[in-house]
Amino acid sequence: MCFAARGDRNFGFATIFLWRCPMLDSKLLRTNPEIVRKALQLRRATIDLDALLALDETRRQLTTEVETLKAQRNQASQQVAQMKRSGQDASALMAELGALSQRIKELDERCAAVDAQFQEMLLTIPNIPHASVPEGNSDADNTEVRRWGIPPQFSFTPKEHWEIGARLGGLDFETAAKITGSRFVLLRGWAARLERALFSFMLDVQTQEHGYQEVLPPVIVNRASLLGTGQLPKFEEDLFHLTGTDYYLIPTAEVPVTNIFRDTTLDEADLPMGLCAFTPCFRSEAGSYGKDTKGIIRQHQFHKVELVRLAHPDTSYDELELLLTHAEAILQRLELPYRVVTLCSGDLGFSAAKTYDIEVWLPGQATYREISSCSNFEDFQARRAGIRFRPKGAKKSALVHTLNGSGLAVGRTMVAILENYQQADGTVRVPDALQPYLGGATTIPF
RNA sequence: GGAGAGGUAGCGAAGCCCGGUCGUAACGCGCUCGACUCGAAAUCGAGUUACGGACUCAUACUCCGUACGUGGGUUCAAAUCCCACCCUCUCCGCCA
Repeated sequence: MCFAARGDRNFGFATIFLWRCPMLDSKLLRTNPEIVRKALQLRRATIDLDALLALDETRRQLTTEVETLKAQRNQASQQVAQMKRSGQDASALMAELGALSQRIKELDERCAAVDAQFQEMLLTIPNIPHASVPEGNSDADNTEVRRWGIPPQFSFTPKEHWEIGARLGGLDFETAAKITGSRFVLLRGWAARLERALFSFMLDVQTQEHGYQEVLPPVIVNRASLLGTGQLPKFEEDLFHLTGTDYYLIPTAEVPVTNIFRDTTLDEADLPMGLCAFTPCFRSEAGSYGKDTKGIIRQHQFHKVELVRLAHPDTSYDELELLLTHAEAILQRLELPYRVVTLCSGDLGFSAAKTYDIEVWLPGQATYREISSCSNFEDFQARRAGIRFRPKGAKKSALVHTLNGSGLAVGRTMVAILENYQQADGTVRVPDALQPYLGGATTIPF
């Protein structure tokens, strides 16, 4: 078993620790609480670790106590069986065991209550950031990795995508508001077709050139799936929940696709594995009032082509770099300028150990905006979801590492095309790579 | 929606009627190691669940506990008996 490959990268605090104990579980919490405390501090998260540790202490005490009694009962029950078989009278022993069973029952209930409380709290502890993750408070502290492409120059003041969309008649927010409400859009004509062209193009590149297997999963998932990938229990308010059911609309295809492998033991030869899925995504955007209220940057429903990779723990950071290039390839083909940033510790998502965001250049806003997020979750999701593989020659199975990234967010890609390819006369040029998907059209509208 | 069958280890499957020697889960397949072989196949032998706890430098050994779809109940004792729910399959009905 070799985790040394990770150590080669960076002998930081977390790496050395992870090399020894590559898991965030109750054992890690108990044996190295300082590691967890440090990780929480890096993430600027406030969790009462001492309360959790105390709970664990109580839990283990009760467990030991009740298990001792159970061992007694099991032994005595065997005796009863033996006595009965040999025709002896076991009624005295049985009466005695009645009292023991009653005590076990009471103690068991207390133990289960404490354990449930402990598990519940443990599920709210985020993953430990990788050693290469820069420390920081917010997205302002994210570090730029590289830039690709040159932002286009315009002989006029470039417009924002919603202005372009309004003039060309493809983005109809008023009607969507009537049908549903705010933060929804009705795509008409060229916009609907452009959306379709974009996700077809993305799926073709990912499946035909990068070796991903295409899947089309349910977009409604149950609670267990959301616990597995880490959206629950902490982020209930970000999700659309179907009243009276155990069902939720997916916020990302990461949830159904990763959960394909929930409670599964894979062959080592299957790793690494890549799946991609085109799905709608649904986000309640609670708490985002006032942000991106114009246009289609931030919607309750949007389309995304998602890439999911399952990797061997030894190579998952190589897989992350690979995944990143798969997402970048789409922007390069569409000739859209972008930059890659590493999320700092304070901006990192709950389940991720390390995340690269790809930000595309938007001339209308004169800024880079997120269009893809590529993360290595290490074994965090795998532990929650029970995704394992059997290493060659090893007795025990091990947890896989899971990764995922957008390849790409379709709506935001349309935004980027409208803004980067806009022309003085108000029309928009079609990127060369997309023309075959639009019947050869070179200009929007078509 | 109606009727029936089923859910047991990586997979298939026995056990359930009649509770205890069946979770060290029959049997088969797969996988791992070994023997045989120039090598392979075939054959033979051994091994092969997960989680939690105790002990530990140890994710090594050993011991203990828990888990036979899920949750309850009966019992000294539940894969086995009772209740509720979930899921899968077959047939019927309805429907895109």
